[in-house]
Amino acid sequence: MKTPTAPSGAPSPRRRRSAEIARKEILDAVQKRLSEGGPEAIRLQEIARDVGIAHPTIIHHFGSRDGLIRALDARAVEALTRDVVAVLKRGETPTAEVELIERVAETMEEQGLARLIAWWALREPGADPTQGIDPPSLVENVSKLIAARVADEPGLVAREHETVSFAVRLAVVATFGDALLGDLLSPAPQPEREAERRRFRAWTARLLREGLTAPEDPSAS
Amino acid sequence: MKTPTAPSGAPSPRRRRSAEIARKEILDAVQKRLSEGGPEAIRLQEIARDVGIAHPTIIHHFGSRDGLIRALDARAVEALTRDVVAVLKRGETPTAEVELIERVAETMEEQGLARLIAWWALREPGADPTQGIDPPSLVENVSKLIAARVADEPGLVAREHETVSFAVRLAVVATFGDALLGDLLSPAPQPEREAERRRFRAWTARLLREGLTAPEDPSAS
DNA sequence: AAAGTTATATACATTAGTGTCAGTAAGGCC
DNA sequence: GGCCTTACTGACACTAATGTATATAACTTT
Repeated sequence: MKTPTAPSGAPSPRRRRSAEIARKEILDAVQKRLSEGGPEAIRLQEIARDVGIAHPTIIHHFGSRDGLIRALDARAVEALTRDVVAVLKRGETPTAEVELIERVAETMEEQGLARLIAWWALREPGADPTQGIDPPSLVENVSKLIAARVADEPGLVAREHETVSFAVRLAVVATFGDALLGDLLSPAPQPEREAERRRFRAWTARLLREGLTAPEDPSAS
Repeated sequence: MKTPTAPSGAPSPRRRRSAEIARKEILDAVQKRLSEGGPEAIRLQEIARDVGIAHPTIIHHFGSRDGLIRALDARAVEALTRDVVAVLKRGETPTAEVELIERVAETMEEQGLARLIAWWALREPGADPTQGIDPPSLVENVSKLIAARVADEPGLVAREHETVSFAVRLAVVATFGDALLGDLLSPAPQPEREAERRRFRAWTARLLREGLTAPEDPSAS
């Protein structure tokens, strides 16, 4: 068999990263593409071009496209968990809810996590949690953490257990939804969007706090 | 040139639908696949198999895969708009918010619209609104309708204009988010999910109403 | 400095999915 | 009944994306 490699032009200079850094750069590029384009924008060749490598290199590092996606999942799970847990541990101020919503929202938006989570939700339920990662459980766990934290809050009334659960659910769901749809719903012009979004979050947090402190009134006339 | 068609087995019997019905059946199949699997589950050949036709037939009716997706967008926009507008027109009961949230939520879930909207949000912003459809505008328009409706409500205080806007935003965003993530966040076992979800919506609606009727208190100590 | 390791490259194989083409048959209309 | 329109089909062309094989060059180790 003949030797297949027959370099024609200049043998483009190589940059050699450590495996760890290479993986990081690749995952960053994937996440960026996922944030900007849709899930269908994850093409090995395009990712490779973004990073400045050839696409087989990605396969070398992650085994397959699927492996790449699983690695992305794992990293996102770690990031979000670490973030929220950090807030929960040191959160002792009376405005903890505000801060928590703010922090989670930031993480979701800046890192494009909301889109990733939405992507999880869209993928069929039968997706294989191959390495015990199981992304959806992250959302579940985080919400449990928040619930536990909120339940311990001294000033709260919230006699019904379910009320706390609902509040957490609303917080998570609203934060998530706003990260995805906020820009569509906002009547404000572009430059003010960010400030408006912050006000919206504060308003939501206050509403939640009132809902938790005020006594229940099931038959609102 | 030789004649290309050389039928081998039995020339499978054809069922001939009207163009309208064919389009409907195809779109139904697409929507079902989109509800069950993710966005990547839209394969012409699979859709065709679901309907029981050959995949070129889909292209015949919609021009291209892209045309198919645009048609799906258009139909969903119509459905949701019609639904919400209907509620808004006859909504005169004091529990209109509850009903509205309930109705929109139902539409989103049953029809798999939440997933479709999520898909819109994930697609890159530069998606061509080729036939003047522009899906995101639906969300915007509906929220404006709701805002107008809510603003006219007699019992409301809501001095600040932005408060109404925020309430609508929260309603839409929460409904949307819950349709996607609700199952993950719910601590209840499977059979009670639906009832719990209804309670959650009612709770949310009541919270919103309180937020709109109660006077603002920007410096909550 | 030589040898080993592995990150990376080029070229190719494979598959899958969209769209085209030319022909077939089902129903409406005269 | 014959004609015309068009919904529908099978076979194929084309493209794009993943994955494989093999070679090379950049670090590490001894």
